[in-house]
Amino acid sequence: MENVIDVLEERGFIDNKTHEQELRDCIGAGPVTCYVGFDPTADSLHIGHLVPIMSLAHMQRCGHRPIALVGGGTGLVGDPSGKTEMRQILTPETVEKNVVALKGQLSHFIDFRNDQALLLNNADWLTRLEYIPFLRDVGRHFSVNRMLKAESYRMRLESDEGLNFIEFNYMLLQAYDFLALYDRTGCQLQMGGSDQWGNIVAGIELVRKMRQAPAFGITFRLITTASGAKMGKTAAGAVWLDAKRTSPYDYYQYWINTDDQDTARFLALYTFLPMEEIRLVEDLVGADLNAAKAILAFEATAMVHGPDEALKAYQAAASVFGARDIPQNLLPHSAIPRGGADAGADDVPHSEVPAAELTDGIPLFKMLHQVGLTQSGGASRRLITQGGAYVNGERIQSIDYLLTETDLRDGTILLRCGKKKFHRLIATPE
RNA sequence: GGUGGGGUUCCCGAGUGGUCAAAGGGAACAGACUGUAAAUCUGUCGGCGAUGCCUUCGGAGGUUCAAAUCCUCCCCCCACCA
Repeated sequence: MENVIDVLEERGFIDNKTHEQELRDCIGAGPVTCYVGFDPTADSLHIGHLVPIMSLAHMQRCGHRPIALVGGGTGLVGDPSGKTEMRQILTPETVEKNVVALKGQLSHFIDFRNDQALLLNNADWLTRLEYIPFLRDVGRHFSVNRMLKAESYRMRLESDEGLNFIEFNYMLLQAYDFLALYDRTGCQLQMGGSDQWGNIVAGIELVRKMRQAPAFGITFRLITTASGAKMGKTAAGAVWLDAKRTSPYDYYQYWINTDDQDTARFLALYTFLPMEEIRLVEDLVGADLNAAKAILAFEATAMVHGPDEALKAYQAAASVFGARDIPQNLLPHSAIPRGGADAGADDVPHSEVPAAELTDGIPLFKMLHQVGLTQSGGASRRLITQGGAYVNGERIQSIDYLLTETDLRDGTILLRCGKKKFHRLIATPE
């Protein structure tokens, strides 16, 4: 069995690790239990969570036992690491609701059946802690001098916002999590984002001090796009894994818009396609990368929303942007359809409009706003004036343009805003 | 608790009585160029069926013909002191 450290290293996950040789030996010697924590700050995970999720999945594929730890307890406190401002403190009700939602999403990536992987909530132990015993047993192992030097607190200590005590405590709670998981499951490895280094090291040291047992940590690189932006941020906000927040179509579109320079790197990080195939993508340049981006988008969408939804998103893209030829020999392990995409279902974003409204005519600028292609009527007007509005592929530059039944093509009207945003209106009879 | 500084439109950040829907930058959007890429250049960037009207500068009141700007009270943040 391949050493999972090599896999993660090769695919570009790893930023830093503790006790390198000892860790490698430990993992090479047999199944290891490891964990990653997820904050229940929302009722859905987003693209920024994919690196830790994928790493747990790789762990499982290599025969280890991953634990996804949902922070129902730590979420009540709020991690200040790397944050420039204090986080909104969540109510227990919200946290509880979010925990349930995250569990569902994680199981798309990790197989929790038969305890091959565990999904735990640190509220189970953290909310029962008693202050004095905690201070005496755990608190005494922490040096404030050292904590103050931690990079994770530095930003806040230097900022105008400052750091309050509840947040300063966060490190102890996360360290205690590691200890609790070691005691309950024998967990020896914690992984997390590079901003988690301080918290992870604190946990390792706590386990080593209190249990005289080996414990390790791995941090992941902060993934940014070639233009330097954090992964998964768009104008509309985060790209979510929940189909209700980000539709499979939009999810697919996010990935297909990947920067050329990011394509191979993202294939390695966000798909399970074999590295020897991905390495060939690194040699592609220019428009040849587009097929690789389609595969990236297809694979990424299939993982979150299932192959059927991925196929629909792929076909919808083909219907409005034109079909793409996917070469047979490009990333052959991908299940993307090759050689002439059939038309298939058109799953472009759409909405219905009563035929009667078209009889009277609807101002284009109103409709653009109504279907969400623009943020306001004013934005619609600007768009039209600037030549960014299209009806059935025809640029419309008249503010007063009325949509009527003469615009119907096979019972639908295809609206387009700028180069990439489409919306299909479907006329419904009375 | 005291003293001082601060809270401005998505973000950073100017503005300290009218010329302010509010400089500048970033982000974002559109056009040109393209490959649903990047870079570049140009334009836009509170709402409104719109040469005007409405709402916005932590919150609530007040002064004034006129307030982001002045006054009062309140909330929150920071620094130093206790």
